[in-house]
Amino acid sequence: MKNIHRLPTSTDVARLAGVSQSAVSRTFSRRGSVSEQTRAKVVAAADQLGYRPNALPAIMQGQRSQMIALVTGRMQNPFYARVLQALTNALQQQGQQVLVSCVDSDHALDDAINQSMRYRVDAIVSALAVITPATAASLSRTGIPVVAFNNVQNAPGVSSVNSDNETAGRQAAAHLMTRGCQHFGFIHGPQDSPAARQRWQGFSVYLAEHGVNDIASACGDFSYQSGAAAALQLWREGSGPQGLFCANDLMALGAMDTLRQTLGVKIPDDVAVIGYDNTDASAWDAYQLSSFDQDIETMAKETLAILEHYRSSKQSIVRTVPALLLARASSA
Amino acid sequence: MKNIHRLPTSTDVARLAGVSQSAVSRTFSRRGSVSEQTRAKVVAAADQLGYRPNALPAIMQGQRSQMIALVTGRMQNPFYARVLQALTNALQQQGQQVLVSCVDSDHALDDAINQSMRYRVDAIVSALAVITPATAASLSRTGIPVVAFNNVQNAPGVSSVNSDNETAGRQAAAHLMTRGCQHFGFIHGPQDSPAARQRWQGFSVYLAEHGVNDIASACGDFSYQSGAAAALQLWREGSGPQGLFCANDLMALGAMDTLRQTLGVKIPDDVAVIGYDNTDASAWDAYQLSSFDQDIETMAKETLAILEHYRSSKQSIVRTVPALLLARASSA
DNA sequence: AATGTGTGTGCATAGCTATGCAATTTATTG
DNA sequence: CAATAAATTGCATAGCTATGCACACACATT
Repeated sequence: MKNIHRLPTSTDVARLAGVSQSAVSRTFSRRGSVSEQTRAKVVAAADQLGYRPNALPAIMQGQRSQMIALVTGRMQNPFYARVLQALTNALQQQGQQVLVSCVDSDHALDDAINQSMRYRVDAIVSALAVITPATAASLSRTGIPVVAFNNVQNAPGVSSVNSDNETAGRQAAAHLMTRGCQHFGFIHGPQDSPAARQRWQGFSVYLAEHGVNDIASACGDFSYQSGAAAALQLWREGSGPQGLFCANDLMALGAMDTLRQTLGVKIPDDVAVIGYDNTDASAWDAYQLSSFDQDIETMAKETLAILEHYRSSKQSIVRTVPALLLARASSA
Repeated sequence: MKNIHRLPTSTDVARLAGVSQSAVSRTFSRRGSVSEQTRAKVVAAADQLGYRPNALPAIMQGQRSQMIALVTGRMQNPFYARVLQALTNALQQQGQQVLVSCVDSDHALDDAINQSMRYRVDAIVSALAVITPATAASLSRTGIPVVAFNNVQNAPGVSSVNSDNETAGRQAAAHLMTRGCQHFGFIHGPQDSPAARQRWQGFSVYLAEHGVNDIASACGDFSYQSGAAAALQLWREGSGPQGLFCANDLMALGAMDTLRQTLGVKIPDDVAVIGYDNTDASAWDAYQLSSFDQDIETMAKETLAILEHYRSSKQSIVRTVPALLLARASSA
């Protein structure tokens, strides 16, 4: 009774209702049987006291906590925001809670994971680039499922869900070729993004297969500004490519703005542009950016399925979801 | 020993290290004293077993859980994304965890709060419009602090942090008047957003004080599409206003696109536009939208300060943070 | 020597709920 | 009505860590 402001407990409710604590427990957990009469008394007492069931003791007894740790990047990137939205929705529909960490560096990631583990989360979903091999190893020993969202992971015991980046890259190339482009450009994502590399892989290999070996490219970091800078660099010397594929939408939008406003390049007349992610802004009138839509809702559902499956099989799974090219005016 | 896959406990570590469980606890909680020697043995044993401290028992004993429930809206709105980012950052710096719920309806909000309470969160932060009076009452009885972020709440026991919407509205009006505008327009936010109403309040009152009583207005719901639709409506009859203030950026961007692309209206020559939130996209070359920057980082810090203060005083607090007008090309 | 001061250590327990088990009541059936 | 089945109820306990308490030991101070 140290804590004067403690919440009412099931025992408090039981006392007030004149029943046993077990009855209260069974009333709220809906397991076992309670007579209508008892249930009514319990509910009345609980209402009166403002009783809130306490999930913690059950977790301590080894039940699932129904909490998932979600580690993600900076929310400036609308892609992460959508991922968070989709996963949170899907999880909450199942009555699961989401413990979120927004993280910059690898170090912070390890830290975030360790913190989350203290609360005995059921699983960890990472929408970030890297899980240290050391972290992966230490995690897999705990038997906690880990899913890398939108990032290929070959760490043992780590599952992953990805859009089919490579195929999309090939499609982008094909689409641009069909439009008659002869010279091509690509704006890379950050070094440590396997997803961006796969997009490049598909794009460049397809072009090579069709006789194009010289692709102008510049590096970005997935931000609008970096896309703008990359465009400047690509067009600095000569007329620039006629077909430009960007590793994500935000960079594509930056590039488009710079091309039109600063360099006076016409889109799609002078250059066709394709992005990746189908950000909301891509559909805006000012851009009409062709883009690959990652079906994030499906990917979220796949993630849950993997978690469910892992519980019984203890086997990690890699799943790929196709991305759909939405051709808009920027490549018409 | 039912649960074969249970995580190692402090007792396991103690046994392996040949010390008492208390020693393990003291090693990791850094309270009480442990000799260098003992600590070393404990750490070694913990490493070997992959021990992770368990936060739950301490919470059950009445310690703070260090978890905050954050209830927020759909992440399509970049404003919510930024709020989540800022709050998560600020909290994590203090070693606090964030339990997130994304929510649509009021009903879902009550539900999300109840779910979070089961985990004994220390506080609830809502970035959403409405907390039912009933919910507020029931919460205030628990003694759990509730902070409404970016929403005025007069529910008893509910604190709030807001940007100074009304002053900003007045500034917007003044800014547009200075530019020589004679006719004014406003795009409203959704009905249930007190913040949007305050912006309108400041805007319209200032104009009235200066002899302008006829303001063209249309209603939106904070989305890009609704902004576009509102612009169409405003310009349907006649030439439209010369100064347009929008309750948020997303609607302003939609309006700008429709004005330029569909209606052939020049910005800022024919109409000056101002938004609210200073979304990333507002700074993009294609828009250069003048906007009020809500200092979300400061608001996040204020939120934490309120929580801290509430713990001792049990008094709810209302705090207002000024918003800064960033004048860009859209109103130059 | 005696007293005080500090540091390290272990024991035992509180905190709250779910659940197996046994006891009791109620319903069903022949 | 008897007998069996089913439903309801309460008791007691596990689950894991932090912490008050007591004890042991090492010094330092008088």
